[in-house]
Amino acid sequence: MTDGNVLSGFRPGGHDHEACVAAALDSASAVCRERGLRLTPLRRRVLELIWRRHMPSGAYDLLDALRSDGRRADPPTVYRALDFLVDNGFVHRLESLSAYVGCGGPGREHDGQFLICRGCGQVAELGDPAISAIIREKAHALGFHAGGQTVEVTGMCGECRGRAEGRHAS
Amino acid sequence: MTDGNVLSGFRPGGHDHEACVAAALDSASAVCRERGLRLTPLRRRVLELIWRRHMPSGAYDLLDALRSDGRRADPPTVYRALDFLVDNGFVHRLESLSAYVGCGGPGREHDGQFLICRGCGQVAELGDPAISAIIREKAHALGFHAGGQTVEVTGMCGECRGRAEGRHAS
DNA sequence: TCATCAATGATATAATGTAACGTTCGAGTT
DNA sequence: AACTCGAACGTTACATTATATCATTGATGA
Repeated sequence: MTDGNVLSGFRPGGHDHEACVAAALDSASAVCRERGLRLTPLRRRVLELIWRRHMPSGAYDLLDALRSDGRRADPPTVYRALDFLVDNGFVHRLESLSAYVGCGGPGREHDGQFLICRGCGQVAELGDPAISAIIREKAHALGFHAGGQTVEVTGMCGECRGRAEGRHAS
Repeated sequence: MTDGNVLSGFRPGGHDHEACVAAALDSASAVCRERGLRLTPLRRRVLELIWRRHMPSGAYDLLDALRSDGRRADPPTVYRALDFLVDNGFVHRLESLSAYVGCGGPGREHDGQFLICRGCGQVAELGDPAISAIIREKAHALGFHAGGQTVEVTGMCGECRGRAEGRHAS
C-alpha cells in the first residue's frame, strides 16, 4: 500500500517551510484563476498565515496576526475570509478544535479525514476514498443520503510516540 | 446485512416517546448502579431532557429547560452535568453542531458514527466496527495511534427524502 | 462616466464554554 | 447523633467563538 491518499502529512523535522507555504499559495492562486474566484490580498494573507503555522489556527489567532500586520481587523473580517477559503476548498475547519488548517489537496472535491496529534498539535489530512465510501455505504443501507462527512481522529503521530518512548528508556 | 450496528435510528412517526425516554433513564440508572456512579437528580434530569427532545440539544437550551423547572441554573450547572454524562457514555457531543444527543448504546465502549438529517434534525447513531476499524487501520499505516474518533455525516434520512419527493410529484 | 455588485470596514451583540471559589449534601466513621 | 471528608452544586465573573447589520470602498463592465 502506498501513501497515495495522504493529502498532507506530519511535517518531519527539516522540512522547507517557506517552499511549502509558497507552493500552497501558488496552488490557490492557480485554482482561483481557473475558476474566476478572487484571491484578494486579505484572503491570500489569511491563507498564508494558516499555512505558515502549519498547525490548526483559531479564528482569533488569525485576527491577532492580521492586527500585527498593522491592518485594522475585526472578527467579521477574518470569518469572511475563512468562509471564502473553506467554501472553495482551500482550508478545512476542524470541528473538534474550532480551528482551521490548510487543505492538502485544493481543487479536488474530497471529504478529508484528519489525524490530530495530541503530542505536537499537527494535523495530517487523508483523502481516502475507502473511508468515505464505507461511511457513505453504511449510511445508504439505512436509507440515509450522505452529504458532507466530518472525520477527525485524535491520537499520537509516530514522531511523538518515538519521543515519548525515548523518555521512558533510560 | 442486518441493522445490528444501529445504536439508535431515526424515529418513525408513531413511536412511543415516553417509553423510549423511560428506557434510556432506566438503562442509565442500571449502569450507574453497577459502576458506583451517582446519577443525581440534576444529571438524571439533564439526561431526561436530552432524550425527551430526541434531537440534538444545545447546552443553553438545556439551561433554559432547567430554569423552566423552577430550578436555579447557570452555565456551569449544565456543563458539569453534560461532562458527567459524556464522560460516562450516556450522551455524545456532536462537534459539528455543538450539541448533545443521548447515546443509543450506553455501557458499551464504542466510537459512534452519527448521521445528522438536514430535513428533520434527527440524528441516528451507528456503532459500526467496520468503520472504526478502517479508520484506525489507515491511521496506523501512517504510524498514527488513533484514540477517539469523531465521525459525523450530514445528509437526508429516508423519511425526509420521501417527503421531499412527495412535494415534487403533483 | 456611471451603475452595480462584491468585498471590506465598523459596531454591536449572540452563542458557547470555563475558571475560581464558596456552600451544601451524603456516605462512611465514630 | 455528631463528625469528617470529598463530591456535587451554587454563584460570580469572564473567556472564547461566531454572527447580524449597515456603511463604505473599490473593481468591472455598460
